[in-house]
Order: sequence, then C-alpha cells, then structure tokens
Amino acid sequence: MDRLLQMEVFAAINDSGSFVQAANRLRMSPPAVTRAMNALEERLGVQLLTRSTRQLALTDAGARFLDASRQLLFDIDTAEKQAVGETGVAQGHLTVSASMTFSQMIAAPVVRAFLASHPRISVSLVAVDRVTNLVEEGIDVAIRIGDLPDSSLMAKRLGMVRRLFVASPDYLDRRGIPSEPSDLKLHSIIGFTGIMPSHDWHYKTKAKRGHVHLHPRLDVNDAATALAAASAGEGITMALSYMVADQIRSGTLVPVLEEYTPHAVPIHLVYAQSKLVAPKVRAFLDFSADRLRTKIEGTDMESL
Amino acid sequence: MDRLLQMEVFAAINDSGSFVQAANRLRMSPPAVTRAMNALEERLGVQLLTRSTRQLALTDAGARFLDASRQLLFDIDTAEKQAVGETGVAQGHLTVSASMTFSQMIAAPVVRAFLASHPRISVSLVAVDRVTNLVEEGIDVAIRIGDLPDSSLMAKRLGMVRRLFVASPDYLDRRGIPSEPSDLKLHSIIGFTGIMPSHDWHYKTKAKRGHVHLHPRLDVNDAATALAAASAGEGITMALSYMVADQIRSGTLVPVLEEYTPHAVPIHLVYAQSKLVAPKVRAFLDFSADRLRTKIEGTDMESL
DNA sequence: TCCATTAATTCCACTTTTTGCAATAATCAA
DNA sequence: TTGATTATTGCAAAAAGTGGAATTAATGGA
Repeated sequence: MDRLLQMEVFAAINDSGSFVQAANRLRMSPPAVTRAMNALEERLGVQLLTRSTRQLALTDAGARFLDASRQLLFDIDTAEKQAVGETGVAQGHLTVSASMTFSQMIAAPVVRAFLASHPRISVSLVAVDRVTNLVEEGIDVAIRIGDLPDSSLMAKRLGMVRRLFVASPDYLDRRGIPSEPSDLKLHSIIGFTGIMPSHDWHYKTKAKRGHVHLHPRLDVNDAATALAAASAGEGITMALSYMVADQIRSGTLVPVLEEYTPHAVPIHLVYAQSKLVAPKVRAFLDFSADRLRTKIEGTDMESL
Repeated sequence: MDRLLQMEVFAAINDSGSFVQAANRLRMSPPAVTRAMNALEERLGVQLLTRSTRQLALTDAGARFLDASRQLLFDIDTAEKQAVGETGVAQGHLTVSASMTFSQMIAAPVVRAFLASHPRISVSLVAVDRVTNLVEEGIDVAIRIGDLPDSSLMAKRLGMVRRLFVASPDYLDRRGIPSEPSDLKLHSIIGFTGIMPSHDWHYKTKAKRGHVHLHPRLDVNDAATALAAASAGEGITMALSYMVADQIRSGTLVPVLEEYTPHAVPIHLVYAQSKLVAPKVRAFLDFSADRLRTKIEGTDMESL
C-alpha cells in the first residue's frame, strides 16, 4: 500500500469532510479510501480519525499528522517538479475543465489533437457548468469565461466572449433584419436555455436600456441543436460568440442587433502557479493556447 | 509501487554505490531494486541514474532529486514519530545487532522473551562481529562492547566486560590453581580463537607486565564448545565475563589469575537519537536493559 | 584481442495484494 | 420507527509484485 497515497487519502478526507467525497476527489472507490485509512492507522499504530457514518473527528495524533502530511505532500510535489525541471518528458494524466458547451464545441477537438501528438499523456476533460477549484479537485488546467478574481492562479488570455443574436442569411432575407430589440417580437425565436434561462432579455447600450419578452417557438437546452435550427433558417437564436465563430466566418450565420449586445467578457486558460509547471501542463498550455485563440477569435468585441 | 519505497531505493543505491548492496540493505532482491528504480524514473519522466554493470552516475536531475529525497524521507520519518508520540502501539519490525557470541548467549533469550510479550513486534537479530552503522544498515538497537566514540547515538550502560581465565573446580583440585601467568605452561589450555586469535597472552598489572606463549591442547572457534570443555574439567580457557557469569555464580566455573586480567570495558545498548524514539524501540530498550544487566553483572570489575 | 568476472536486467511462473461491486452495519434526522 | 446516508466488510476477479534462473553488458586482466 503506497504510503504517499495513504497520506493523500488522509488529507483528502479532511479537506472534503467525508470518505465518499475523498474517494471522488481521488478517483478511487469508497472501499479503497476506507482501506487506505485503516492501513495508515495500522502502520502508525495510532488512531488518526474517529469516525462514525455521520461524523468524522481528528484525534490529537491525527491533527498533528494532518499538518505534517499536507506540508510533506506539497514538498514532495515540489521536489519532483524541481528535480525534473525542464528536462522531463511530458507524460502522465492531465485533467482539464471547461463549461459543458465550450468543452463539447471547442475544447474537445483541441484535446483530441493534443492526445494525438502526445502519446504519453492521457486527459480527463471535465465538463461542468460551475467554477471549479483547481487544487481541491485536482484540475491542472481550466478554461474560464468571465473576469478573473485575483488569485494565485496563472492565466493565459484566449480572447473575448459575448452573447450574440444570430440567424441564417436566408431567414433574414425572408423575414427582414431586426434593427432594434422590439423587432424581435415579429421574429421566430429559437430559445437556448443554456445561455438565456429566462425569456426576458435585458439590454443596455450607451444610448438606451430596456427589455423585451421573447416568445420562442422552439426552446432547447443544447447549443448544437439551437444552432442547427438557426442555420436551417428556422429563426433567430442567442449564442455565445465562440459557438458561432466558424459559422459567422463562413457566412452560414449572421449576427444581428450587434449594437445591443456589446458586453464582452474575457476567456482564459487558467492553471496553478507560475514556476515549476509540470511538463505535461506546460505541453498542454503551449499546444492549446494558440489553437483555442484561433477558434475563439473573430467574433469578439473587436470585430464590431 | 510505493513511491516512498522508490525514494528509499534511490537513496540506498546512492549510499551504497550499487544495486545489489542497496538490495541487501533494504532486504529486497536485486530485481526489485532495478524495478523500483525504473518505476521512479518512468514516473518522473526523467533519468536519474546512468548505469552500466560497473558504473553508476547521477544525472543532474538525479542529483537534485537525491538531496530532496533524503530530506523528505527524514521529514516523513520525523512527522510520523511526532504524530504518533507516546500514544502509539509498540509494533512493527525491529532490528537488533550484537556480536555473534553475545547474540547467541545473552541477547537471543532476551529477544525471545521480548517477542513473547510484544505480539505485534517482529525482530531481526543481526549477529555480526563488526561495528555496525545503525542508520546505514537500518539497525534500531545495537549492543556494543567497548568504549563508545563520541557520536550522535544514545547509549544505556549495561555493565562491564572483561576477559577471564576460567576452569572447573574439579580440574583445579586435580591440577592446582595457577597463581601467576607462567604457571599456565603447566596447565591444559583450551584455546578460543574468537577471543584470543594468537596464542600469545600479553598481560599487564600495576606491578608487572609480560607475556606467555600458550600451547592449547584443544583449540576451538566457538565459545560454547570451549566453555563446555572447561566445565567438563578439561582445562583452563579464556572467556568474556558475560559468557561465564552464570557458571561462575553457580560455581561450575571458577575464575583464575584474576589479578592479571583487570582490564574491563563497558557494554552498552546503543540507539539513534534521543527524542522521537519509535514506540517499538522504546519498548525494547525498556524491556531488555534490566534483563541484560542482570545477565551481565556479577563478574565484572566490581566483583574483584 | 579475448576472456573471465561481476553487476544489472529480463524472463517466467508463482504468490500476494488490491480492486470494486454488492451486501451489510451504523448513525442520525424526521 | 423509518428512511436516507455513509462507512465498512465479504468475495471473486484482476493486477501487481516476487525472487530464482537465465541473459546481457561492461570492464579489467591475461
């Protein structure tokens, strides 16, 4: 039984507050966590954690060992990175997180290309629509949309993202191009709950602000479906700029009411620390940054 | 593969200078050492050691990682001891070293009693006739005969040891009691090469000094055999005091020429460090010190 | 140059450990 | 008491680790 893993399990239990969550965090089964913890206590000959099914409490010895464990795990990680330095082979397992849609539409192809060119690296692409905690959830790189809070994380800017109304050229030929928000009431709207959960659209420009209540004829919660419908000329839908960058470039979709959707937020590649980046992480950052930028650019603020 | 063991193997290889010796030190097989080293390099993605059958050399990364490993292994050991503190159960494996004869005659019975009263501890009793290096050879407790050099080791004094001539009472009745060294020439000598490799005995008292050349009729390299012969009345032999303590107490053997064999040296239980002694070591020290003292005392200098 | 020697490595059959699922036990809130 | 949740154990399958023997490689001496 790996003694370092025992310490990692012990730390994870205390971080997450339960055996099951520690198991998830470490991608182990709950029995494995139980056994690791038992083995650690057995080996040290002292109880570290008094536990019932509903309550966990550190013993004195446990509290002492927990502090030491955290420090040691950090030291070991540092030592390994320092020793390896720049010379190391990019290998091992990499965990990348992004929002569900971004992951599907943008990140996945880049990750697949990355896997193809780095045979010794495996990747977990975690698609979750919430802000992830890199260290706690063991994520190496996250793609974050929105302004970044100050933090100890490093970030590479990939571009800007904003919400856009889009429709196909033939639809606009048939139904006309809306020139102000209220015109939308005369149009066929394809609702996308992922971006616009309510059907009220609040807009704000330099000149004016207001809102329209939209009545979608079709309402879906999947970006690809909404965009397919829009491309087929079924109506106007709202999308995030990166989702439609390609179609706008190729002319399959056309943005409308652009002056009413100016608010753009940055999108970043985010990763922990600045020094001692593991080769696998460095490799992913180097590989993906340009590719992601290319995929994202073209429909952001500057294109207005 | 235990990552800590990998670091231990790496350190041991560098300490001992070869895979085979590292294997011996860690009580592993050479294949296991090779595999641990390969796994470590594989995991880090960098070569630590360039090796041929005759030459080992650290790479730059290896040198960095070696320093860090040694420090970390020490830190982990410390952390575990600190966390466990006094509360820990005495358990695990204990390695005790002593000279061949002391081990057989004195230490082994005490170790057996210790095992019986500490079911969770196992013991390696290493009987070697050389000074062992506690840390390098992974020995927890050593029994040392002779003056101790200043060192970082802790010691418990068990008593004094000196060389003695002994014979059985009936032999002395028959052949007379020697009163000075030259009388030995008229006696039947049982040589014991363990204590007296040459047959020249150099003696020195306050009054005089000199030497006699002895002609043993029987010469053995095993203490038990020599003492058995002496007990059977076959002659005079030289023994270390602890070997004959019991027989002298019981009268089976009688020391002779005591004024010519005054030089006594101390005997100690030696162990590493003063703080953070592992419970298993503490238990052995507590258990064995008195018992060993009892077995040793009675024929040392003070009994003259 | 070749050979004997020594040390690391690989091969292989075997043993031990580890694994996760499913069932169970324990706890607490309602 | 019940229901929900969580830790633990039993068990069979899978994986990893094991050391002895054979192999390979390097080196110093003949």
